[in-house]
Amino acid sequence: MGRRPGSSGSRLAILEAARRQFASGGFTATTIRSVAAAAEVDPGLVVHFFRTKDALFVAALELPIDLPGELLAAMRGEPAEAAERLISTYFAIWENPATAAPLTAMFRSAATNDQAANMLREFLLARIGKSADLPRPAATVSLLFAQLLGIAVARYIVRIEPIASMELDQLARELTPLAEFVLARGDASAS
Amino acid sequence: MGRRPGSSGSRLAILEAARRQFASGGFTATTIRSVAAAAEVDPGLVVHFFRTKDALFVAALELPIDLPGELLAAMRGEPAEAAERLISTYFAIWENPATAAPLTAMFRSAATNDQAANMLREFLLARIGKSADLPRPAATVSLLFAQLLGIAVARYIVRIEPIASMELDQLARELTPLAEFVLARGDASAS
DNA sequence: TTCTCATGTCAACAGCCGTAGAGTTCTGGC
DNA sequence: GCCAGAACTCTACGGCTGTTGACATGAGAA
Repeated sequence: MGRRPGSSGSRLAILEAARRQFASGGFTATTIRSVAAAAEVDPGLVVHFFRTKDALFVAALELPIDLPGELLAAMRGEPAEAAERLISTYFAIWENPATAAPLTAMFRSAATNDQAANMLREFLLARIGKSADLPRPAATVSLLFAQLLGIAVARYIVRIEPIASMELDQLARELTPLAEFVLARGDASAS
Repeated sequence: MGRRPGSSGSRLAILEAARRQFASGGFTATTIRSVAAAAEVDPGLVVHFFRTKDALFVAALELPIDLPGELLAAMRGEPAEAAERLISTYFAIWENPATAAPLTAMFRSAATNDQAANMLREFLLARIGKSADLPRPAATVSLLFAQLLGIAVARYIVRIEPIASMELDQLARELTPLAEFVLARGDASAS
């Protein structure tokens, strides 16, 4: 029993294991015990560091990136450019496991856990809600976000074919004109 | 103990309670005991009727409608008409609680439970996979499905604003041209 | 009427779960 | 060197889970 010699990095190991498991199984399917096992650590230590499972969840969701911020930034400018920038930014985030994991974690949990759904809602609301500095009409933004969300869910979460196995290039080629269409339409109706 | 007089309809009550709970909480959050309680029935009776929780889940997901079939049918014909038909068909299904419940059940569970995700995948594959009689190119179909999925998730599952509270008319008005665009684009690249 | 079977109840099982708390060992500051 | 506290392990609690099996009762066919 007792402490092991050297700096262990157990806290970090726990966090990473938790992130992975919340991402792949959602909130309820992830167990303090299973996280501890994956981190090769005693379950009590998880409690020691994070007090409760909810707190562990919140800690695991500390996103390494600001997704809505990046997307909003990418949305600026002339429709054709903005569309291409938006799509490539979006997929860059989802194709990188490090940035994608917390996103799938958040989404999977939001789909089943009310607390997580509220977090996601408030999170997005805080970003999109202050409509003063939105680069596009609110309807355009939310429509685009929903489109992108659908693609991500289909490709990365539920893995529906053929979207799941489609080459990234091809998918981007299909989506960019679509995004451009929505952007241009929003601009037209706003003016 | 023992049987109550009269025809009880317990089996149906259990099924309805299960459908409701799988829809609102997903697979893991739904309990045989909680279903039994909602149906005002002994937990053992649930097992008696459905053997296992998995079987109950499958039974609860017997969809009252053929969603992919209806969508594919709506997709036929000239782009402008097809788009409008597609959007209105889709929302008619989602706005009706009776038809929406199994869908959210399936989706919520597919987001967290691998078995459910496989079911959903095979289900869609069986419908879309036989590409012989697809009304549109496969890429178009799957792209449209993903778009629609994203809208439904945003509006009915995670309830992201402003899509969640938007008037149905307005949302349809935003989406129809978009769907038309995708349809027309698919036709153009196919010819 | 009698017999069978579907319907229904109850108690118990083994196994998880989140969390608490006491106890042990090591580290870092003095 | 000492000592407070951080890191860590272990055991245990109450409560929940899916599933089992023995049992009771009423409906419907023979």
